[in-house]
Amino acid sequence: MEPTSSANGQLQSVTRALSVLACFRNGEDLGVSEIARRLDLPVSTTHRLLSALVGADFLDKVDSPSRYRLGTALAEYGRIAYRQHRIHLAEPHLEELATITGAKASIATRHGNDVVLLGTSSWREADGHELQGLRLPLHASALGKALLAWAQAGEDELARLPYNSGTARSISGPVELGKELTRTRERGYAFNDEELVHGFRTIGVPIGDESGQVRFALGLRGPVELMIDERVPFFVDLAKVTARKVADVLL
Amino acid sequence: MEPTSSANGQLQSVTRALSVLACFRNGEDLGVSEIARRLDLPVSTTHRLLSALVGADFLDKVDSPSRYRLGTALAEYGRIAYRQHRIHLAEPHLEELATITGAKASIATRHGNDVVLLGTSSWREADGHELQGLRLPLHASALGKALLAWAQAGEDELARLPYNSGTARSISGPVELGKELTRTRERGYAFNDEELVHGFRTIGVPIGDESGQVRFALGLRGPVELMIDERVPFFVDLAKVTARKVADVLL
DNA sequence: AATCGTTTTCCATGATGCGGAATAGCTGGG
DNA sequence: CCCAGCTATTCCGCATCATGGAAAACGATT
Repeated sequence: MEPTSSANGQLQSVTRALSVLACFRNGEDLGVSEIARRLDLPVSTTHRLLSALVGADFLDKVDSPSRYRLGTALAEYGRIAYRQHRIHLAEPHLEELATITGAKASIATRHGNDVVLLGTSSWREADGHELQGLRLPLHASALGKALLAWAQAGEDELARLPYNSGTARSISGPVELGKELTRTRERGYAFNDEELVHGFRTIGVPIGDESGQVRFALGLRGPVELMIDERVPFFVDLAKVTARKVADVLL
Repeated sequence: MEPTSSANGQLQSVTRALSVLACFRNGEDLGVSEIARRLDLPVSTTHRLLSALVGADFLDKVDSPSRYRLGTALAEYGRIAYRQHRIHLAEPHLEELATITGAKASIATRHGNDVVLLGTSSWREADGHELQGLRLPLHASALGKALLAWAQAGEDELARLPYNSGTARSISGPVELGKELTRTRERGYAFNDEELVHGFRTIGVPIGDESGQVRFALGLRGPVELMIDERVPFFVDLAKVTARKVADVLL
């Protein structure tokens, strides 16, 4: 695992501590040596980092065999961040959109080279894996394309993205992605046609704040039978309306 | 603000970074110098810490005037931690308890010298401030007393707690608290009689895991008129039943 | 414009984090 | 039961990395 917390190179120990946390994003419990291996750090160093994180309740230590897991401090901060970004105020709008269309609506932001789902309609549901992990690749999701398209991603940046995930239909290189982004900007929405999950299509539209900066995107996802070509323009319009409402409440 | 992330003294920079985060717990946006002032750190050091946190999306930077706020990474980790601790599975039980009794039910854990509310019944409600901050003092809350009583807190530890918050009815020193904790253990539940908020009483019971360790507590809170003496034993029984159910799902 | 408070960058210094190695703890297998 | 191998934890000398003063940009307020 590469140090997800890309960072500038400054504050080595802090950066490392945060990438230790990143190891736990999938919900596993991990031991010291396992983490050291993944981050390619000496065990003693890793151990020291873990201790610091445990001391601040960012990780819990569960003994025998000594494992670590995400701590309750993160649950606390999570709620605060969630409320501060007003995501809870946006979710009713997503719910409404989902009800009208029959598809799943969600808000996402970019995080390193991933799309992170921040809020979704009816996320309490138990439909198997609930968009497992809450992370998607940028190049193979409508949300990712929308974020890239309206954040004026430079060509050099596209070149540095990983293109190793997705399906056979996924975009597989920077040039292709560049063209797709142009097309996306032109027609005003991003589209994902079974590029990530077989049988599913997603529409993505930007969520712009007053300054024109696009830091969030709204996605509408459903099975192919629902997201048929004829309905797409209609769904896009609805999504854009919702995006505007969401933009007003989101910080 | 004292470095809430108590920590052992090792990993200065990490510890400091985490206490920077702690400054944002109340949901404010803050600037560099403000934080430096609160933590009593040089501005340049603080700035460096902030940059590292921003680089990992733990903080967002919002320009002009340069302010910082909790970032979306925390929202992400929060959800994961929340799910991992199975708090979402516990909340229906809280809801049920709340419905039966008419009081508010919540789960909490200890965090430094505070009680942190992790989950509550009907937390979507808009009743003013929604248990603002989600933090309570240990000595002046039933949840805190329960946590202290069943975590065999040593006398030296009680002596080190702050007793400066609460109402006139609050416990005001370690000796008094020690007696209260003994009483609490004996009768099997903690009680808070308007010691924190005028007009409100809370019952607190421990949530023990199989190993006997008590890391969580369950609270039942309501106005004095609801939590009259005659009902308390009944409410305690109900709370204990719920606590057992919760203990089974919580990790 | 001029001033004050703030944010950001720079750099020499030495405290602080680093990681190899040694110790202690588990676990599973023969 | 004991040994072997893996894992966790502690220790300590070295040099790297974080530190914080000072100065340079920046921006708001009068």
